[in-house]
Amino acid sequence: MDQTSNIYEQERRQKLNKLREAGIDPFGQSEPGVRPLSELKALYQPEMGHDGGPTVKGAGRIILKRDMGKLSFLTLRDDSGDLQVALDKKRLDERGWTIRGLLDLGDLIVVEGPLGTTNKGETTIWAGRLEMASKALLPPPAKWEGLSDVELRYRQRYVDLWANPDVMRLAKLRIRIIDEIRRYMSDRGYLEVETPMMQIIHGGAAARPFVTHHNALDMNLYLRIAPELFLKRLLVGGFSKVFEINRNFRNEGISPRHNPEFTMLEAYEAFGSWETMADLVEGMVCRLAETLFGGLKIEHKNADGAVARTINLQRPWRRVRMMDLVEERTGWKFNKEPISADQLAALRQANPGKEIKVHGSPAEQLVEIYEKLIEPTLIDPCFVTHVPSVIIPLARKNREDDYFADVYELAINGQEISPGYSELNDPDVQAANFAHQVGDKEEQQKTDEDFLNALRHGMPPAGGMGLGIDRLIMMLTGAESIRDVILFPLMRPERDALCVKHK
RNA sequence: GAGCGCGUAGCUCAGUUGGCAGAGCAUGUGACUUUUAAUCACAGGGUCCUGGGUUCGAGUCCCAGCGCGCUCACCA
Repeated sequence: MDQTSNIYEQERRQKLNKLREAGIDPFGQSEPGVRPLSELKALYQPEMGHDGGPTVKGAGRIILKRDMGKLSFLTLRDDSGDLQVALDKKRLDERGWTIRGLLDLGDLIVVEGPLGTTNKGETTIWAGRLEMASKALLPPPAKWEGLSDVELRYRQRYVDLWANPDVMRLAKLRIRIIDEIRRYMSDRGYLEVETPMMQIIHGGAAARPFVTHHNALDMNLYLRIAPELFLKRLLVGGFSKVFEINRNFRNEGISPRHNPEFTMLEAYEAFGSWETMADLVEGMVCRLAETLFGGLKIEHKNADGAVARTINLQRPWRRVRMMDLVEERTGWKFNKEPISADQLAALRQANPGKEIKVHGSPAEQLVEIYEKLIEPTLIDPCFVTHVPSVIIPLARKNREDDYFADVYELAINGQEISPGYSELNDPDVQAANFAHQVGDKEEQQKTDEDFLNALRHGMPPAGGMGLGIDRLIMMLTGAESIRDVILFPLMRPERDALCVKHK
């Protein structure tokens, strides 16, 4: 494809050549002493007057340009914010004035000069020096409408990030959330560990894996679907509190709530239980809300700015048995028997458009009805407990009724955000569970003999939990799509995009 | 994987009954030393997603494909 086929790039390339003819490198040099624009803006005090502030050096992308003959105002943007720069022929050196004539929206520049203000009171750098940092050869999006095509925004996040300040804000918020989670876990004595993402046997969840291949060993490897079995090996090894925050990969459909690679926190605590982990996650999410979002009421706004949804994180969070919740919402009293035809017909009539599949066991029916009909309606946090144990081969059974597992499934914002378990540590029961799993062949966990071997050396009873970081961020920020909280969500390549290389 | 919707200038979008391809921003030229989406004048800019078909004539109608979004399915 001819990259210079459009006139916008041709014009910019002409300016590039003119810069070079004038002895100016359009792609700049390092500039010691550049400070964030928002920091510079905050330096200004009224007593500095028109141009009496300190001489400062700032750098950024030209977002707006207002030329008036011998005076130009630029709006410069970096990842801290925007700041106005004035290019005044009387103040700028000759080299700078040459550059001024060849500037385009989107260029990256460095300016140095006294901080001051304008007649209209806008804090401004009165540039005495102007340098090119990088010439933009492609034009930026429209200054007012910005980049709004979602496909372009995801494909060209490098433009989206500076064209739409909210995208940068959200990206940084994600970083702070994960940072705060690490601090919270660390404060509680958890150690962050790293376990294999390329695994010989994919385990720890029921999901289809991605397959890759190691050439030298001539063997297939799986991208992990969960770190669970390795974290438990660390419990066997003697670690008492461990966690990992990193990517899992699941070869499944893509939706506003699913990206093939997603970030998960998993944590294990020796001698803990599902209740230990419920307390842990409850405390964690509340701390995030209080430190980063100003309180326990999370409001999601729609496009007009009206409050579309309020999530109340006030403690204690509800804890309810799955069967009780199903009965409360549907009237079906679960007694380990299949749902009656009448009740099923009533449910289907009340929920048109949902495919309620009940060909499985009563336990699977209960889970199906919970996941299809109830989970999407759980906005405030709710720990759903007493999940049928046949569904959960890695969890310990409930002592009073071994039909159920000692687990929670935490739903917030209509999504499952975190499961937590009292982990199974009996190697023989674990081996039997691996053998009797539900799910199709691809989803089934192969028996990980080495994991069973680890259990035979003795794993302490433990609480374990997983937390979907992307969904948590969606809940906290009100993002409607998981792609809005992931910088580079998976996209199919555009036609020809893959054929360009190595021709 | 299925259904529905979308794809037009660099960006954001109009495009009527099938009859010369449009606007705003951006770009070029000119004017302008206090602008804030600066303003004013003039000009240039198109693979209408791709490929077929119907038609004297297709951005528009039909078929197939590609990409994106939403819903459903998949997803302990």
